[in-house]
Amino acid sequence: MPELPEVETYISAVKPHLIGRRIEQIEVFWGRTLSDPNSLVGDLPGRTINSITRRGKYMRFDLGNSFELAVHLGMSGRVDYVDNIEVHKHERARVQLIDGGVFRFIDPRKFGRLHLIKQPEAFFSRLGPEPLDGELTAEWLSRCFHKRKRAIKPLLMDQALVAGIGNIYADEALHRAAILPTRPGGTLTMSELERLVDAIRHVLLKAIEYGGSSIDSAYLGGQMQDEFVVYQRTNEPCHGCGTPIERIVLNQRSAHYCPSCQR
DNA sequence: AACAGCCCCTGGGTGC
DNA sequence: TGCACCCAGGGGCTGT
Repeated sequence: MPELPEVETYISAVKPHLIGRRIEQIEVFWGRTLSDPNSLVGDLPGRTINSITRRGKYMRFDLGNSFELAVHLGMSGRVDYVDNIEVHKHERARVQLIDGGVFRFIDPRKFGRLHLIKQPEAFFSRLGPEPLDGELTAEWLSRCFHKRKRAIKPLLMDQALVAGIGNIYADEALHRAAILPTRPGGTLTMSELERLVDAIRHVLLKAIEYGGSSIDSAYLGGQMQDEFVVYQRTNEPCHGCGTPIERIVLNQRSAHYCPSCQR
């Protein structure tokens, strides 16, 4: 379940191997991995990877002349760089580099996508502000949530309102901000929104520091899962007050919270 | 416009 | 050991 911190961690891991490298070709082993199958694959050979950055949950590979490869890991995706030529069981695509080495996209559940794009500004414009750039403010959230009846948690996970937050860090941030996940967005006070912005930054930065979380598999090596305060801690005592953590289903997704600390 | 619900996928876990 | 079933969730889509 890669969210912002996991994407950041993957970027740190592959960056040293890929910056300045030239692409020989791309191979796709599962067709729907490419968001647009007709697209631009032929434009890749010979391109240089100039930079790798993150926007929301996307990895952005700048290939020059505003041509980009955008990678979304979906829920089970990961990327790595290897020397060998063996194809992994769940490998959906790979980028072969000139002078050797392979950038692999591995994704058992096939929710991840590779996007080849020529107008990155348009592609990324639908995303909300970056939580770690100071772009995300309580004033922005206040405008977004004004008069909205939808629960705060699905609003936080709406990538058009804030970019990069998924199920895990929404739960963690709401607990830290002492706000129930079910609270209608429009009912949050300004001071609650300020708490929420601080909490989002805190949990994301901490997760990056810990190298992300690897709930479903050991691939990431991150330790953040040991630091979760509510996520997947159903019936375990709240660290704040000892009350058992509750789990409910909110918009088809599990939500974990402390019924005593969060209001 | 806002929002709920469905769907895509498959590995891992559980119960029998 | 095998089998049927359920669950996890990001985001695009549909229906209300």
